[in-house]
Amino acid sequence: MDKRKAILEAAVELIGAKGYTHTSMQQIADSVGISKGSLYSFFPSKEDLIISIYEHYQQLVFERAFVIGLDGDLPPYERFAKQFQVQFEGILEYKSYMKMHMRGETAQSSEKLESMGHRMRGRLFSWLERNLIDLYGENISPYKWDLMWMTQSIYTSYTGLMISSESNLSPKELGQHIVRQIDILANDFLSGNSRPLLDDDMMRPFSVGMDREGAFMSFEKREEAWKAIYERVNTLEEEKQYNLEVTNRISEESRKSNPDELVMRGLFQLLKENQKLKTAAEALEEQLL
Amino acid sequence: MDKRKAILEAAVELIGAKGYTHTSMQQIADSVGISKGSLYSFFPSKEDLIISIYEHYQQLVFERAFVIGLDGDLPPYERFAKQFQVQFEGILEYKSYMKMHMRGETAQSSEKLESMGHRMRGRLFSWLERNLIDLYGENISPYKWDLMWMTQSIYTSYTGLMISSESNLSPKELGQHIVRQIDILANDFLSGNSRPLLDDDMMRPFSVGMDREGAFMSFEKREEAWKAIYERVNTLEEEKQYNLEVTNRISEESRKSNPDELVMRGLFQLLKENQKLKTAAEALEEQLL
DNA sequence: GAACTTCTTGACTCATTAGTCATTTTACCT
DNA sequence: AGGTAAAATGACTAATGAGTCAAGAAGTTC
Repeated sequence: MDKRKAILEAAVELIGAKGYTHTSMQQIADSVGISKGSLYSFFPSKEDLIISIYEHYQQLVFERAFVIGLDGDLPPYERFAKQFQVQFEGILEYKSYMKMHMRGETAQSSEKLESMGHRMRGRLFSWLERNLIDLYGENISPYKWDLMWMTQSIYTSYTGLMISSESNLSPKELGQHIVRQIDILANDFLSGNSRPLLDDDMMRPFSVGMDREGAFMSFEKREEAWKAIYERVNTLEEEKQYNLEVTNRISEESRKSNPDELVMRGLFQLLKENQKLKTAAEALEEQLL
Repeated sequence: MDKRKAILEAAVELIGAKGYTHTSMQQIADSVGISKGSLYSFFPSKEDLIISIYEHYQQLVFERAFVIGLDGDLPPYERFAKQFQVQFEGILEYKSYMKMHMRGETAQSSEKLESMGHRMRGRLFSWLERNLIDLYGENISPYKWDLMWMTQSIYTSYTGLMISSESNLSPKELGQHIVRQIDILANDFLSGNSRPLLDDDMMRPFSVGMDREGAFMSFEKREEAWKAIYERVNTLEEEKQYNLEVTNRISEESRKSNPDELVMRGLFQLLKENQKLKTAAEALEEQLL
């Protein structure tokens, strides 16, 4: 019984529905079925609770897309669409969290949350940038901010649509739709018909480079580990396909809201049979388990 | 000495900067330089205050674009762009209000505010729809929701960019940019390359007014009457400012859920004093009462 | 300038809620 | 069963802030 997780889930549910200020610690405690004092033994303050919520859910939603991004087998266009798809699947799975996130109302300007938000936006943009360059090469550069900005706004608003209504928008179709629209806009820019409006200087607040480390260290280590294993797998001569499948299966399992630990261990065992993958596999296993 | 207006402005400033829940009535009173008791003689509650803010600023920002929309002299494409431009100009002028609006955090689910928000969204969409049909004719219909949705999201996110940064985005360029992007996407739909994702059924929550019997028709007549009065007022040589203020006050009152009929009649009487406004004022009065 | 009206004030009430801590309950060990 | 450590409880404190109202200030009229 992971009470901490139960609290996070109850809190997300309530805050997503009623907002941060209109959800009291008492209500959260009641909803989990524990006392307020007990709640405070897990989280020293309400602000800490909301920060923990973000820390808990952020990668759950975003890590998925990143992993797909590392899969070198898919052609760029399909990979990009697949990443959106996986993102939308995550959003559907964690609807309440996304609702809470999109409300955006939190404790009055917490340093920590603000820098976290900044980092997330930066991550989103650098992910988009990487995909744009994969798709169109370096000459998309002068138009990248306009494209990224429009993409981000379309993506965000479809996210809102998904979580608010009972619309049966399919993540797959939606992913393809968005990439298709980006493609049209990008080609128009590349053909020289449209002038860009945004530039590096204007978008400085959104380009987050190597600023402070901190809360996301572990997330980044995990990214590194994923990158390493995919790189190793791709250099294999024999059994490449097989090991890629195993790795993808691990990725899939790890994306579930409740990954089966035994399944994971077993899959890692399969990877570790191959001497060339052993180290990388162990490193990733340590990060995930 | 319009104290009411001063309160609205101070409140918008504070709420835009710190959010609704983190702005106390005391702070608002202090900022205007009056006492809390005095504040409560203008607005019976905090919720009433925020509702009045919306009532006051809504048309100040949006009315402009509607008036341009009724101008038949400009070709559709330019007219559409011009409408965006005017909208963005309004946004720049009322930055604090837009900040407040985009925060979106208000009293916990006020009936009144919710229906107001719904009406505004509906208005935005029907305005977009009219422009799309003017531009592309009826055969844009199957794709209208996708186009409107993307347009709205791009529009909103550029609005956010405008009010948050010191970016010197020019309203004119921005208007042209947005219409240009819509055009590209629309042409792609029309050429049959992309499939639409959204349909009437899905978007029912956003289509307002059209289904309720003649509501839309009378709405248009009313728009005509508004357009006429504003045009007349703007051609005045003397007392233009005064009559503009009266007209704005009528507009404000008419948007309340329970407009005070006597106040309205009195205001119209003021307008009718001016011979040049008499006919237009009477026409509008008939529409509203 | 007195009598009267209207406007303005800020100290007060009352409800809410974050956070604390002495006390009780449960879990575990021998 | 008895003893001890750990966990859970909820009554309590303190702060905040919406909304009230009696008393005082300012304005108006004759």
